[in-house]
Amino acid sequence: MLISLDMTGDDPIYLQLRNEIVLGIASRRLQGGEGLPSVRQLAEDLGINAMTVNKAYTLLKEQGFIEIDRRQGAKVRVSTEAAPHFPGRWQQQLALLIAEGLARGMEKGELMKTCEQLFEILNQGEKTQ
Amino acid sequence: MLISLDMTGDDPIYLQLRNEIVLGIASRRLQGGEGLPSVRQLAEDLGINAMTVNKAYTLLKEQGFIEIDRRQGAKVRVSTEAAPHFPGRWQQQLALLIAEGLARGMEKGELMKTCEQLFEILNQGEKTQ
DNA sequence: TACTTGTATTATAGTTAGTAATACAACCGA
DNA sequence: TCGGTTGTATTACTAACTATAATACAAGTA
Repeated sequence: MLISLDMTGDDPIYLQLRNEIVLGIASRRLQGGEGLPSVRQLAEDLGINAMTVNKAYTLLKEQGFIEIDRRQGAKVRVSTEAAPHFPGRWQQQLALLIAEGLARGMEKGELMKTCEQLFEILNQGEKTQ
Repeated sequence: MLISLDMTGDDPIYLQLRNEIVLGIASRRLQGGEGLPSVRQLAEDLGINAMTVNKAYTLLKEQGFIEIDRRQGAKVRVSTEAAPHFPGRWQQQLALLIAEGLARGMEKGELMKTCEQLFEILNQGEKTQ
């Protein structure tokens, strides 16, 4: 999977990498059970430090998106066995985004349409830029 | 409007305050055109520094949620005159949250239902915790 | 045995975030 | 004009974060 990082942006590298992988899983460009590059390999490919990659992997592991086996390396967790109970944080963040839309005078239909479109784009495995 | 801050949490105070006000506007506990407390007044009420409040207000102003007049202080912007063009950042954040749901195996109906519920709760002006 | 895996440790440099104290210009009402 | 209000610019300081680097280690594989 192609991963692009913005080294000049505000978001830290490890977070960008984490997000890219989450987007990859959601769009099925990364299949469940699929192996991820080793931290050293990916670090070299991206031109960043291995510990930065490790930080992203650790985060993804803690959040239940991947599993890490010392033998086989990191691999994508199959979604069916993923943690069913979402962290309240997720819902809270979603509520805040919706509130921002509402506070700007967004209509319900408009918002739901946007959500649905974003879902479809991801679900069909297209690029999200 | 009652504002509760978590001084021990990870989120900075100014951001919590900013978010609380956005939620207040979305749920109409803060009406369009309604005046907000002065930075000093609110700072004293919350037991924080005035510049921290100012930082939240400045952020809200930059994002188009409030207007600030030196004479009258800060007041909620009426949503009809709010910036119609959303920042791409918003959509990007929403896409990431949806991706997290998808990556955890969330169904489309489940996600849409969650969005709709959050919208309704806000739109009816109830507390969001 | 040689090489791979993730990970822990330590160090370091740079940057940013967060809060605070203070002072100032603009404005308002009495 | 006089006090008191408003937002805000400036400055300062501490703490935390970010990224990198150099090692080192335990565990597993071929």
